[in-house]
Amino acid sequence: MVRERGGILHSCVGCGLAQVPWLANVPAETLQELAAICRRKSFRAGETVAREGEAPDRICCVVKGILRMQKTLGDGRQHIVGLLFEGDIFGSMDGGSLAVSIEAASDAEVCAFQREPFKTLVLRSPALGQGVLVNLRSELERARDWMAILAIPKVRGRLAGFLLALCSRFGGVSAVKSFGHGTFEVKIPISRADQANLLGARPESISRAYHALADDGKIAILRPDLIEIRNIEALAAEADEGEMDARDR
Amino acid sequence: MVRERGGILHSCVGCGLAQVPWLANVPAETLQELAAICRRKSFRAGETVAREGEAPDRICCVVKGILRMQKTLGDGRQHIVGLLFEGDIFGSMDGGSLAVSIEAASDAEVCAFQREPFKTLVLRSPALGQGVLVNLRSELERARDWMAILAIPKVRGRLAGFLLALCSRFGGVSAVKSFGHGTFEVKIPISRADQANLLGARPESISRAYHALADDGKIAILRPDLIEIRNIEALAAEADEGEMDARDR
DNA sequence: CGGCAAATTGAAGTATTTCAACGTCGGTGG
DNA sequence: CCACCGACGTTGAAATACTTCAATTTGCCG
Repeated sequence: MVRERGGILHSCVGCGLAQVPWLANVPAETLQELAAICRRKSFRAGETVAREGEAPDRICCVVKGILRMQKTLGDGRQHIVGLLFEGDIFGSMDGGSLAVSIEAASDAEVCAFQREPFKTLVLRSPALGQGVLVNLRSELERARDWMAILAIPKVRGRLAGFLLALCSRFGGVSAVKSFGHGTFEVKIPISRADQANLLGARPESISRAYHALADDGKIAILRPDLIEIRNIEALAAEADEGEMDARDR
Repeated sequence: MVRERGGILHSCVGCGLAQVPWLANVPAETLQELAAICRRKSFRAGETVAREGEAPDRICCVVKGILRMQKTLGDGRQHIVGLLFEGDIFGSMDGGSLAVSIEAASDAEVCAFQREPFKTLVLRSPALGQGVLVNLRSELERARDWMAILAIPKVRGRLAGFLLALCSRFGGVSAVKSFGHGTFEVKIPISRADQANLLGARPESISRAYHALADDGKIAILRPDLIEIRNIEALAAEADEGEMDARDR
C-alpha cells in the first residue's frame, strides 16, 4: 500500500501494485520506488495501446480493464492470441519489438514504467526480477491453456473451455461470483465477435453454442455478456468429450 | 561425441551447447562450466521424459530429437500443447512442478543440469540468465503462434500454418532444406496422430488435408513424413484465407 | 424517435467427424 | 525365407457440425 508522505514522489499512488500477485514478494520499499517511476495511462475501449513491431520504451502493468493481444496476418486482418487482465505486464525489457499489438478490449488503465529506471530497479531487487519471471511463466501457462482449448474440435466444447478458463485461471481478476454448489456468474469481458476471433469460429457459431449450452441447462444467459454457470461439471465434461484422442500409453 | 580427455571434467563435451541460439552470448568459460555439470540422457520414441505435476530437480536442454509437451485432461487423455526442438530448455528453476508432461516424439537426447549448480551458474553469469529469459520469451512467442494457427477454422489452413511454422520458426532446427524459388523439403517430426492432436482434428482429416494441398500442387508428399513445399506463398494464402475475420476497425 | 452496432435466428452449402475397411511397412517368429 | 501381426496412413460413405449469406431482433446512444 502506497502511503502519502510529504515530499515523496508518489506519482501513481493507489495503483494497487501491492495487490498484484507476482509482486507479492517484493518489499514495500521497492514498491514505493516502483510507484515513483510509474505513470498512469487510460484507454477507451477499442483504442490501440501498442502496435506490433514497435519497440515500446515502457514496461506496463494493467491496472484496470482488459486488453487483447493480437497478431496481424498477411492481409491486415488481426487475430486475438490472448487477453491481458489486471496485474498482467507487457512491454519490452530489452528494447526488442513487440510480437503482438495490444488494444483495449474495454476501457482500461495501465501503469507505465520507463524502461531504464525499471531495469535499474530490477537489478537492485531480485524479488522484482523474480516477479517478472513468474509473470512470464504464468503467461506461457495461459497460452498453453488456450492452445488446449482451441484444439477442441467442436465450438460448443471450445466455448465451455473458454468459460471454465474465465472461472479458474482468470477467476481472481475477471468478475466471477460463486453461488456455491457449482453455480457461478461470469462477466464475459469481450464481445461475441472477439470471442469468435479468439476461439476460431464465427460469431454466429458462438451464439448458437451459447444457446445450445443454455438449452442443455448447463448455463443461463442472463445478458449476452453475463453468463450463469449452472453446472460446472457438465461444462467440464463438454470441454473434455470433444477431446476423444487416445494418447494414453 | 563425448571425447575422453585426461583429468578435465568434461562430462558432456560436444553437447553442442555453443550452437544453441540463446547461449550465443554466454562466454566460453561459462559454457565449459555448464558442460561440467551436465549429464546426457537418452530417450526412445514414446518414452516419458517428465510427468505433469512432478517437480523435476534438473533443468534440461534438448540436444537431439523432438519432445512433445502435453496436458492431461480430466479423463486421462492427453493433448499436445507444444513441441521442444534442439536447444529448447525445460524443467523447473524454482522447484515448482511442471504444468505439462513431456514425452519423446522421436528418439531424443537431452542435457540435464542439476538445479542448484545451474542456479549458481546463472547467478554468476548474467548472460546465462539472460539467455534463459530469451528462451522463455521465445517459447511464449511460439505458443502464441500455435494459437493463431489453431484458430484457423479449416483443417487445410491449420495444416498449411503448421508447415509454415516448421519452415520459419523451427526452420533452423527441424530438417528443412531449401531449393530456392519457394520450394522446400520439410521433415515432419511427428506422426499423423500427433499432428491431428496438435492441430485439433482427426488423423483422417489431416490425411485428407495433405492430399488436398497436394492435389492443388501446393505441396508434394514425398513420404508421409517428408513434404515438399512447392509454392510457399500459396500455402501462406491458404493459412490466411481461412481467417476471414475483419478486426480492422 | 431514428439509427447503429451487436446479437440472434433461419436455411442452404460446405467441411469435418465418425465408423469401417483397406493398403503398406517393419518386425517377429515359425 | 516367408507368413503373420500391429502400427500407421489412407480411402469411402453417411451423419453431423460449421460456415455463409440474409434477415430479424435487441439494446443503446444521439
